[in-house]
Amino acid sequence: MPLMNAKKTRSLDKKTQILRAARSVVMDGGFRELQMNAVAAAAGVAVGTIYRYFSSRAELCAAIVSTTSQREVDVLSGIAVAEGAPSQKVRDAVRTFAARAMRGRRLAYGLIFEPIDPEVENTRLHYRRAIARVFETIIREGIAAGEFRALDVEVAGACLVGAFMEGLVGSLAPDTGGEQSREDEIAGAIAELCLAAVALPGNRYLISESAEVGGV
Amino acid sequence: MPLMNAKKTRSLDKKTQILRAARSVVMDGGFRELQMNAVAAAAGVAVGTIYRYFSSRAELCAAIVSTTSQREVDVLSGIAVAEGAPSQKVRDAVRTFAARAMRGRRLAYGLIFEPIDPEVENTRLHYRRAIARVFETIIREGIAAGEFRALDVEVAGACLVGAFMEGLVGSLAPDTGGEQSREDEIAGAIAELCLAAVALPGNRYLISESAEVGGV
Amino acid sequence: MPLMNAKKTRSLDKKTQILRAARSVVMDGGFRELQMNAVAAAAGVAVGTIYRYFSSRAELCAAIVSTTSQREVDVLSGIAVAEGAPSQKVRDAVRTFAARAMRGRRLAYGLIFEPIDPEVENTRLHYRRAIARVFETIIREGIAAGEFRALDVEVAGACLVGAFMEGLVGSLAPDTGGEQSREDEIAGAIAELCLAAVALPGNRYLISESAEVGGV
Amino acid sequence: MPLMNAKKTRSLDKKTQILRAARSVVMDGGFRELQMNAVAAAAGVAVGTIYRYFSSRAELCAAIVSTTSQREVDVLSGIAVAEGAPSQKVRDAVRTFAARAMRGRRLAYGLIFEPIDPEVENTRLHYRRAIARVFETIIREGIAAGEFRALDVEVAGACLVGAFMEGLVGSLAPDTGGEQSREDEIAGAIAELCLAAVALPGNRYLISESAEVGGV
DNA sequence: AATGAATGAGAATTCATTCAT
DNA sequence: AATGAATGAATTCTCATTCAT
Repeated sequence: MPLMNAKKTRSLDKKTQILRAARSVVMDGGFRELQMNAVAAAAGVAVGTIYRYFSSRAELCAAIVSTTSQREVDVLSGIAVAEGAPSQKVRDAVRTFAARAMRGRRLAYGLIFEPIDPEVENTRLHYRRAIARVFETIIREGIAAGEFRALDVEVAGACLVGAFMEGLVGSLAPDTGGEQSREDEIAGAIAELCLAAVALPGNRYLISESAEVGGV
Repeated sequence: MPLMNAKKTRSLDKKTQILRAARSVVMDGGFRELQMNAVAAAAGVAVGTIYRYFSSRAELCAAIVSTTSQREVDVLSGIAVAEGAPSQKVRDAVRTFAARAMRGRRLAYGLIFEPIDPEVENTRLHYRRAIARVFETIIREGIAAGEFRALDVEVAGACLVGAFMEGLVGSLAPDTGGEQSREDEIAGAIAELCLAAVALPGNRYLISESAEVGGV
Repeated sequence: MPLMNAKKTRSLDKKTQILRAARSVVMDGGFRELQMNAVAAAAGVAVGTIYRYFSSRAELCAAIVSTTSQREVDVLSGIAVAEGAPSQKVRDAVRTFAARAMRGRRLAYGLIFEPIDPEVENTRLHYRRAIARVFETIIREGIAAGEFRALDVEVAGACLVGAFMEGLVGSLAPDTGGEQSREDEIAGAIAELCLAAVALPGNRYLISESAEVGGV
Repeated sequence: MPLMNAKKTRSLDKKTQILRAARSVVMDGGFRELQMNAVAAAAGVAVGTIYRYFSSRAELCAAIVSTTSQREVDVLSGIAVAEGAPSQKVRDAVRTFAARAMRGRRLAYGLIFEPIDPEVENTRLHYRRAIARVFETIIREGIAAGEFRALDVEVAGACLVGAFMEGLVGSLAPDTGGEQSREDEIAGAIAELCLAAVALPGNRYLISESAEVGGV
C-alpha cells in the first residue's frame, strides 16, 4: 500500500511536472507553441512519457485549460461567497484576477480567448462560462442588495469578463516591463469601470466624482 | 481601355471571390481552418490561383483581417465623428457593431481576439487598436462634454471593446438561431452597460432607473 | 507571298527575341532561373507565346544550348581550319573562347558543365563534344606536324576543354569586375598552359624558358 | 556509458545510412534528383527521419558535398605532403583521383561542377577550391624544385583540376562499363598531360619522347 | 514505466503547361 | 497569333503519435 501510494504520488508528481512544463510553454508562446517535443524538453521527460499521462495533445491542452482555469474560478468564487458588499466584491474580483493574470498574461488570455483545438473548445468554453458565472453571482447579489441596476445578468457577466480581460491583457499594456505601480493603476481603473458598468448611479461604493476628478 | 477595365474588373472579381471564400472558411472554423486547399475548394479555383492574388497564406490572412476590420472601423468612425451626444454615440456604436457582428460572429471575434500567425499579428493588432481608438475618441469627447467621468481613456476604450465583443460574440448566445428580437435585446443591454461604464452618474442619457426596473 | 514572308520574318524575329531573352536570363542566374514567366517578362511577350515557338521548357533550354554553343563551335572551327601552326591555333582558340566567355561567364559555364534537364542532356553533351572535337582536330594536326606529342587525342581534347573552362569561368576570378588587363593575363596564362599540355618539349612556339622566367 | 555509445553508434549509423542513400541517389541522377522522398525510399526510412539528422534538404546536400569532398581532399593532401618529386605527385594525385572518381563518376563531377542550390554553393566552392589548392601546393613545390615552369599558380591549379575532371568524368568515356585497363590507360594519359602542362620542357620525369612515340 | 527514434499524413508553396478569349 | 489567368502535380518541411527496446 505505501508502495502503491508512493507510485501514485510519483505518478501524480510526474503528471504535475508535465502539466507545469506545458503551462510554461504556453505562457511563453501561446498554445501554438505547445508542441509535444517542446513540452517533453521543458519537463525533462521523453515525449512518450507525456502520452502515458495524457492521451493526446488535445487532452493536454484541455488539462491546462482545466486546471489553470479552475484555480482562477476557485479564487474568484472565494471572493464571491465571502462576506461584504457586492460592489466591493466586483472590485476585489477584478483586482485579484488582474494581479494573477499579469503574471502569465499570455496564458490567461489564451484560456479565455484563444481558440485552440476543436476538441478543447468545450473545455475552454466551460471555464470561460464558469468565470462569467462567478460574476453573475455577484451581480445577482448586487441587484438584490440594491447596489446594482436591474441588468440582464448573463449579459453583464460576460461583458465584465470581456472588459477586464481586454483591459488587462489585450492590446493595452502589452508589456509594461513589470512596472508594478502602473499595473496596479490600470487594474484599479478597470475595476472602477467594471463597477460603474453595473452599479446604480447612486451607489455609495462608487468613487465619488469629486474624489475622482481630484485623483486622476 | 475598356478591355483593360474588363480585365481589371475580372481580376478584382476573382480576388474578391477568393477573399470571400476565405472569409467564409474563417467564419466556419476560425483562422485555423484557413488552409489553402480549403479556400481553393470553397472559391472553386485551383490552389495555384490563390497565389496569383495573394503571395502567401499570411498575406491572405492579413487581407481578411484588413478588409473586414477596415469596414468596421469605417462604420464606427462614421458614428464617432457625426453630430450628437457622446453618450448616444457609444450606444450607436455598440449597437451598430452588434448588428454587423451577429452575422459572422466567428469572424468578428477572430479579428479582434484570435491569434493567427506571427506574421499577421501586426495587422490584427493594428485594427484592434483602431477600433479601440474610435471608442477612445468618443470617450474623450464625452469627458470634455461633461457626460463621462474622467477616465483613463485608453483603458476605457479597451474595456468597452472587450465588453461588447465578449457580450456579443463570446460565450454568450453562441447561436440564437438568428432570432432577431433576442439579439436586439442583448445588443441593447450591452450598449447600456457600456454607456454606464463610462458615464457620469447623473448623465441624463442613461436610461432612467425607474424605467429600467420596470423593464426587466 | 511578301505577306507570308513578312509573317515568317516576324515569327523568326519573335523566336529570336524569346531566345535572346532566355539567354540573358540564364546569363544572370543559370538555368535554374530559366522560368517561363521570367523569360516571358524579359522577352516582353506572354507565356503562351513562348509555347508557340518552343514546345516545352526543355526545348527552349535545348535551343539555348544549341544556338549558343553552335556559335562558339563555329568560331573555334574557323580557327581550326585556318592557315597557321597548330600551336598557334591552340593559343588562339583558347584566347578567343576566353574573350567570348568572359562576357556571359555563367552561360558559357552552364553550356559546358551545368546539368540542366535530362531531356536537354543530349544536346548539351553534343555541343560539349563538338567543342572538344575542334580541339581534337587541332591536336591531330599538331601531332602530324610534329609540334605536339603523340597523345590520345580524345583525352587531350577533353582535358583542354576542361582546363580552360575551369581556368576561365570556374572558381578562378569569379568576377574581376571586368578589369580587362587581368582577364587578358589569365587568358594568356591558360593558353600557354594548354599549349604546354600537348606540345612536344622542343616546340619552338612555346614561350622560351628564359623569357618566361623573366616575365613572371 | 556503453548504452550511450550504443545509442550514439546507432544514430551515426542511421545518419550514415541516410547519407549513403542520398549519395547513391546523387550518383544516379545528380543533385536534381535529390528529393527527400527519393532519399527516404532509398534509405528505407520515412521522410521525417531524414529531418532528424539533417535540418533541411540544403543541409543534406551540403553534407554530401562536405563529407565526400573532404575525403578526396584528404587523400590528395596526403599525396601532396608525402616525400617525392613534385612531378610524380602530380601523376599520383591525378591517378588516385581518377581511380576514386571512376566509381561515382556523376557524384565526383557534381561535387566540382554542378551548381546545386544557392545555399549549398559556398560549401561546394569551398571544397572545389580546396582540391585546387592541393594542386597549387604541389605546383609551388615543383616550381621551387626547378621541375615546373614559373606559372601563375592559381591559374594552373584550376586548370589542372578542370583538365582531369573533364578528362575523367566529363564527356569522355561516359561509361566504359568498368573495363579496368581502359580506365587505367585514360587515367595515365590524363596524368601525363597534366604533368606536361606544368613541367619544364627538360623535366626528366616526363615520359621520354622516343618511348612515347613508340607507345601510341 | 520510460524512452526517443521513427513514422507519415498533411500543409504551404512553386512553376511548367494549357486553353478560353 | 497572342494573351495571361488558371491549373494541379510535385516538392519541402512539420509535428502528433506510435512502438520497440
